[in-house]
Amino acid sequence: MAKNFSTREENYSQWYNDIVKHAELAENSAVRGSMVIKPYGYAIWENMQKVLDQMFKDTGHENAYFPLFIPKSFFSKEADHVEGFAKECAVVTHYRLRNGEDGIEVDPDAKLDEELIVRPTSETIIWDTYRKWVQSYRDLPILVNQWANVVRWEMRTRLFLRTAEFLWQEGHTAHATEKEAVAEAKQMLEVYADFAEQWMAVPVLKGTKSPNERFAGALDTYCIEAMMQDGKALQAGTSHFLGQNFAKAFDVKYLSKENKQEFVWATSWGVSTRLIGALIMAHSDDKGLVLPPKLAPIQVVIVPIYRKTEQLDEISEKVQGIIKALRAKGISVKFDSRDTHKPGFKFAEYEYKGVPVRLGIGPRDLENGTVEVARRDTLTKEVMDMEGIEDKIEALLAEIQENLFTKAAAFREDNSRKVDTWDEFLVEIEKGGFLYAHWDGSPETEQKIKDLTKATIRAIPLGEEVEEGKCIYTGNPSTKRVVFARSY
RNA sequence: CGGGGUAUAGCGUAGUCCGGUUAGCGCGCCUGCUUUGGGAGCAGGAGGUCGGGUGUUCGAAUCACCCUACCCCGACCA
Repeated sequence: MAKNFSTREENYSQWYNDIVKHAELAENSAVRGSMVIKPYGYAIWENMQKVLDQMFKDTGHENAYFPLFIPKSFFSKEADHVEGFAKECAVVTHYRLRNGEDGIEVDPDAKLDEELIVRPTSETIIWDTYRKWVQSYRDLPILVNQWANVVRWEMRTRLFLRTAEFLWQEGHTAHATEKEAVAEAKQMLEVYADFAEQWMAVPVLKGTKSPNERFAGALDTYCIEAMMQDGKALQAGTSHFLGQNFAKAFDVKYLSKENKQEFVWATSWGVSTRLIGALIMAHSDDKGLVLPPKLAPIQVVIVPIYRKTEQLDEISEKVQGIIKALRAKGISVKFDSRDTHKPGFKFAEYEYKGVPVRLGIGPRDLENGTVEVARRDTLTKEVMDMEGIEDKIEALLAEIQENLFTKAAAFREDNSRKVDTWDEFLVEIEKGGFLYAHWDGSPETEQKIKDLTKATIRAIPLGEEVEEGKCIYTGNPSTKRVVFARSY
């Protein structure tokens, strides 16, 4: 057991907090509910950004930037949207301070004519802009993404999972037809699912949201849901088909080939720094963070073991070849030659920071031409020949990536089950995990189930076969199982 | 925003109920020597407006009131 670490068994949320703290991912700031993302944590986000940004560009999107501030009046234009976000908006009312009797104070003479909302999401400002961009069918589609920070004044916050301010990307697209917009929303869901599974090594369930869980202003919300190690669901990404709601609210019309005025069809989609929370809770163990090699800021760390400085010099020289060979393969390597810490300390440190592979090189290895290779996911060690080590490391990183996904998938499998009666549901929901059950499709039933069990419909799975059944709660007829779980 | 809890050195804490020496300990930090294949040992040393404010008292980390932050549980949400 590492120092000052809680175990998942003892206290799951404390374990999560300990990992965030010890791995130096983030910490609480002086501002309530807002976190400082530390360099190591931010490096993970940068890796995520790099990959996602390329995926967006490969699917034809461009980046742009829209204002942080949104005029209050914009929000009231789409009824569902304003209702969904009104309760958690930060509002800018003044633009100047002055020196008062008790120090600095807001200058009452500097009141804004129209108050500004700090964006909780950017649909309104973007659709107000798109009106000017769209005249003809020739201007469509518009495929834009922005990387930004947003603010949602949350009551209860948790590092990465829910903070008042967070970083994300939001894609906003405009299309000539409904079909095209729906296809876009589905396409981006696939992009997110690929990213989660191929890069984060987190298996996700693809589905749509029930009306209760749908994005404010959307006709349909597609989602990917991941299962955390405590059996709770985490929404990892959403993609919305917005219909013509925003086009109508902001009067965005185009002239069709048939010379008719038509409203534009819209989508929006986003993932946030919450993904880092998902990463932590999907793979980490009681010794600390475990990172998938494809997103780890440091993929391989080399720890020298020596007594005299001459030995360190010798090791340093020997190691240069390995570093070069690994970097040539695009593998990120850190050689930790700090003389201020002992090897054992370093071993523990890189363990709780989740570095996938650690190489130990000491006098014994110099003599034998070997290197000790330790993998983070299984905590196993093996002595290998130094010759051609880069190929073995490359294969090992791929194997670790694969193993993390396989383990997470097996966990999800073990914690997913079909439930057919209400009594059974009440028992099973306490055990956590995903429950596949019939639902009569009514929001009232879902709400009732939520009130009674704290479980919500996480997703109506895509491509699930039609199956006759009875609603778990009301007994009304149903044709499809949906996924219930408690969630973050 | 409701209910409960916590706040003492960078971190973790004792002391608080029952007010009274110089606020104690562990980790970490600094210096030196010995060490270095899983969180080193010994010796010496630095570091505190006891979360903030107001009050009670001869005297407050300790009692009262107010404020702030954080944690847990609810409601709300990516």
